[in-house]
Amino acid sequence: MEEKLKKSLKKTLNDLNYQVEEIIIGIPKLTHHGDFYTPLALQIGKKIKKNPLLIAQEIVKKIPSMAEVKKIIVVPPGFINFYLSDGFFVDKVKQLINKSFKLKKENKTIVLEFGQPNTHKIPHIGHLYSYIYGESLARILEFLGNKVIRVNYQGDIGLHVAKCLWAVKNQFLEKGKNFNSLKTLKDKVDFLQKGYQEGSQLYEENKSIKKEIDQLNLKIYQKDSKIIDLWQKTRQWSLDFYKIFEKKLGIKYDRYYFESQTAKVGKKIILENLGKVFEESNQAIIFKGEKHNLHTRVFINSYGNPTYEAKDIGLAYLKNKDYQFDLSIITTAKEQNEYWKVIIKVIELLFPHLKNKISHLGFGMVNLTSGKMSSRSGNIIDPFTLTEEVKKEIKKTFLVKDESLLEKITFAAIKYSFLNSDYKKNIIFDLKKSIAKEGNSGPYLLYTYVRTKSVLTKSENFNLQEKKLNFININNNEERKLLKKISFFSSFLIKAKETYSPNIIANYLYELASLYNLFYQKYPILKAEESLRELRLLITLAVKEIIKNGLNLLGIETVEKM
RNA sequence: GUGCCCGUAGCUUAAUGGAUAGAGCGCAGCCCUGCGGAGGCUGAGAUUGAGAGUUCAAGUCUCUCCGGGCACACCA
Repeated sequence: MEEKLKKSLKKTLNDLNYQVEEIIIGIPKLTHHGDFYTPLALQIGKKIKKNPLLIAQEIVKKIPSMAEVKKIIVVPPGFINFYLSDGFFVDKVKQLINKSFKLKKENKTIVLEFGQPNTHKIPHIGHLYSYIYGESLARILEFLGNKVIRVNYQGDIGLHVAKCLWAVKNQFLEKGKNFNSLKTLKDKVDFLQKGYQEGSQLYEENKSIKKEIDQLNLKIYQKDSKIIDLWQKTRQWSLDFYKIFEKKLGIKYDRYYFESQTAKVGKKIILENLGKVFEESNQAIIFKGEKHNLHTRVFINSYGNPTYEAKDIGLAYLKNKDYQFDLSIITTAKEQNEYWKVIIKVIELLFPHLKNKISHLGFGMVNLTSGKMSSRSGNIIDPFTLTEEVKKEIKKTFLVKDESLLEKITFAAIKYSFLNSDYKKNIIFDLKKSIAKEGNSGPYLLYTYVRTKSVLTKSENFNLQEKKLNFININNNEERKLLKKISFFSSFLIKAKETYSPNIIANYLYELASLYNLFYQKYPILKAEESLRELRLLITLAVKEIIKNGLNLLGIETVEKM
């Protein structure tokens, strides 16, 4: 039976122009995880197990046509393990290096919204996560040949602003104080945060103040001359401050939208569609979501002010008008997941041509060990405190003196820590524990990169183009695993893009670096005999390039020395 | 109550429906005459929250339950 299968499989593969040296059926004995002897493995179901043609087709589908299949092992109940020649992997690695690991272009215009810190408040590490996650997504999409429009959308108007400005006006300016004591931008932003906290508290506690704040809110919407100057001035403090921070994070936005701008546009659209998509209820204008298995939301409140909902409709309209995107991605913390289902539904009803072009990604919430972060109560860790703390730790552990190097390592550690797990998971953040500096961490990858670089610098005349590099007999586990891992770079990249998961890249890089460090520890590179030396340098070069490219996709800049 | 997300080692986590659930931190040991020890190796530590179902095969899919988070009308 098995002999028969073996013969007919061999014949079928030969008919398809695959020269297989050996086919073995029914040997379940494999070395560790099948990795060493099975550069590639296929799993097929029982139903097609005994049909050689189907097996052959599966194999052919999986193996690139140039590949040289050396041996196939068919293992019941349905595994096919096959060798490819080592030369295949070496060639693949060379091709990847020559193309700088670039893949086919997707050529879509994608508007990506992330960051979104509000003015008149201090951002917290939840915003930091948004910045880091969003920028990484942007880079991944770009690497695959898309045009990415980075968009920041900021709440510069609304109740939170009114709360802050009420406190600034009543508790500060009208008591005869002035802004002269606020020297730096950070002072100014901290001052606004304090005002926001005060205003929020009084809004809850004192009914007459609540009324005053609500009226102030209305005045800001109407651009009342009594408040507009103060609004503009304080708003600008926040915006200037964020620009500096964005620069530090390596983020360049293509476009800033503001709620003060989308409010008007949104309100107009809602009113135009009153009776069609929206209806009136208790003096408010709402969308009844229940008929779409969603929930009802208010778009214009009973004061006639557009809510966040209406503003997001206005924003969607503006984005489309400005960029005619193929896809618009909005990232927010996942507490807004249900909200966005409603908004996307409404957008599709209002603008049918945008159907399936809007998508929302909700990333995990960053909570503290002391509970949920809330800028209202002041229970927050802000990104600046975090950066300074991590910097201190890194300085202590690694004895780095150079300030710009220190900063790069710090951001590498922070960004990597945020990006190396599933974005949908909540993060319980502990200032002392959450940023890894050793092991599976940003600095580990930087270190590995520096190590590869150092080896290559010392290798002098290594030139990939001139060498033939035909290695038929690789006889150690580490080299083969590395070649295989490198060859699969693009499939990890594509998976990361399809699932919007930078952590797939982070994990891939870590595994690659681990393999390399083990290999490095075990075998000489520069002192190896000629042909081995060339192979090992090739691997080193590939690892270096992948780490550089991969870290860049995470928004992390590599360093030349550590 | 309804809907969505998450439960994997003490902690943080990985795993296109596939083979012995893979790491990091921490813990106990070991490796510098070597191309950078910010590294490497070894060990202890996991009935993948519980139970049923689908499948040749379930951490992964379906259902029920338990635990945590979030949202559900004028905040953003």
